[in-house]
Amino acid sequence: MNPLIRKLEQFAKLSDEDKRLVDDAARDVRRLEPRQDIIREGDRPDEVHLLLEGWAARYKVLPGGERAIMAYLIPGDLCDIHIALLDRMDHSIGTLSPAKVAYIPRERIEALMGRGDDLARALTWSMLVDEAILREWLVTLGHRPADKRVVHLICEMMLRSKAVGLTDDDSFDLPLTQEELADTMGITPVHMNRTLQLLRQRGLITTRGRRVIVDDAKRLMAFSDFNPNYLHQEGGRARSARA
Amino acid sequence: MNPLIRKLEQFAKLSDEDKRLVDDAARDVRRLEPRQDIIREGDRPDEVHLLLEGWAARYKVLPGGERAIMAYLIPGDLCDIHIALLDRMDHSIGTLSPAKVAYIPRERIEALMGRGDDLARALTWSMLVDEAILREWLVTLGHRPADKRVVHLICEMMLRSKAVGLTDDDSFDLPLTQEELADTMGITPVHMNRTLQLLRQRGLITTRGRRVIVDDAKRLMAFSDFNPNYLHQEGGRARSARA
DNA sequence: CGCAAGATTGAAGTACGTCAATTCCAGTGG
DNA sequence: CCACTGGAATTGACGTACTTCAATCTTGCG
Repeated sequence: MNPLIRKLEQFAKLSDEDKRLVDDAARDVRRLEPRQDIIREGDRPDEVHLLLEGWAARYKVLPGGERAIMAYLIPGDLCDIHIALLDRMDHSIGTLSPAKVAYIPRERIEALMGRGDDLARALTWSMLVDEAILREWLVTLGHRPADKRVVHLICEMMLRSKAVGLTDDDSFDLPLTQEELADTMGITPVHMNRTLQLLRQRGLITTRGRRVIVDDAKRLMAFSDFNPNYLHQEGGRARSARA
Repeated sequence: MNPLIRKLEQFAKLSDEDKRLVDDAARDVRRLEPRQDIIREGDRPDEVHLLLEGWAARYKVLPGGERAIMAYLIPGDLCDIHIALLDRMDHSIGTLSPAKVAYIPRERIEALMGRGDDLARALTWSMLVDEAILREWLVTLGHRPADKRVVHLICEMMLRSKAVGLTDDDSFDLPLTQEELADTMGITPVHMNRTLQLLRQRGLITTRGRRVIVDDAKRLMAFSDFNPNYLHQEGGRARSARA
């Protein structure tokens, strides 16, 4: 099933018509290699990108050459609805793993958003959640030490993955290198490495290849002060009103 | 003039009708003291708040008791359009200086946003800019040293203040204590103090009370790698299409 | 004038950075 | 089946930006 639909249904019940509209919009699907840009800073494309499979990242490259990763995108995430309104991209988005991306014509998205119905509200809701995630990352970078940063991220990606059906009972994919994690957390790869080692020693995280095994989610959340409220997975006013 | 209208006109030309709608929505104006909460984490209010005068900040209080400031709000900024859709606030907003705030009924904002016209697009544009600012702050916290963090913030607040007519030729108000700055930049007040002293010594910044004097903006921008593109002050597609 | 908030200072500690090597490992070709 | 390769992970020694704590000084303001 289209992971965007699955994600939006957390927020509001969608009609069959709504689902058909989303599916129709996402017909033009392309496969991308790992480390390929989906869209670049300065671009002004005529389509919006929806990630269907694989992971991607928002990033900026700083004058010194280092890369700052500002968000992870997983299946169901719209990469750049922004561009339907803004002049040009102020950052780039690139794949981290092999990926499948739907190219949706800009007018198509504008039409969906302009309908003023549950579907439009659900799309706006997903934009607001993205913003809330940014705020939480800001808290993390400003106020949490390296070990809690990593664990906090693991908690978040676990819940987000679960919401689109990408978790196993006790594990999920985290297809990131230590360097990518470091670029996200604002620390060096070397320190990232030592941090991970410590976390493994303390028995907080276990990995099998690029998969993270989570046998005590509560412990991880407690350790990193993780409060899931910012993900707004309970749904918003639309859902509550209906309930 | 209503600073929100002034801000939105950067993005799109508004009709007299549009302006009247905004002015009408912002009739219920209240005065607030400094350090007073406008809205608190967990709240689910029935109005949206528009800052008309003074400064405010988005913040979260962490379990350890420290405060993380995630955004500054100045006249023309909508505090929480989010709440029109989301279930409850995942953070708080409080004034930093004496302030004037318009309380706008939620339905009013929903009606404005649901019209699908230039005004609605302008409001969405302002939300997207807020998000872009968050991304840039994330870059700052993750990848810039303390001195550049402060200067980068000064550059941003200077441009944002200018956009709503709050700058003098060479100065603007920055009504923040060193502690508030520290809570924003993710450093301790002590280190904030030492950082400011160094910047003053190097002649990069000059202050008169809570006012920052800027006589060489170019130098500040160069020093902090400030690239104004993320503020999207050139306007978006609407404006470009019109030109 | 006097108070409280804010700004400033000093000394000592720590989390994280830097540089440069070395080891591990999945994938490839022979 | 193994040797080869390049990216990723890991290690060690050493440097530094920022923290911590606790005191003192300034300043706006009633």
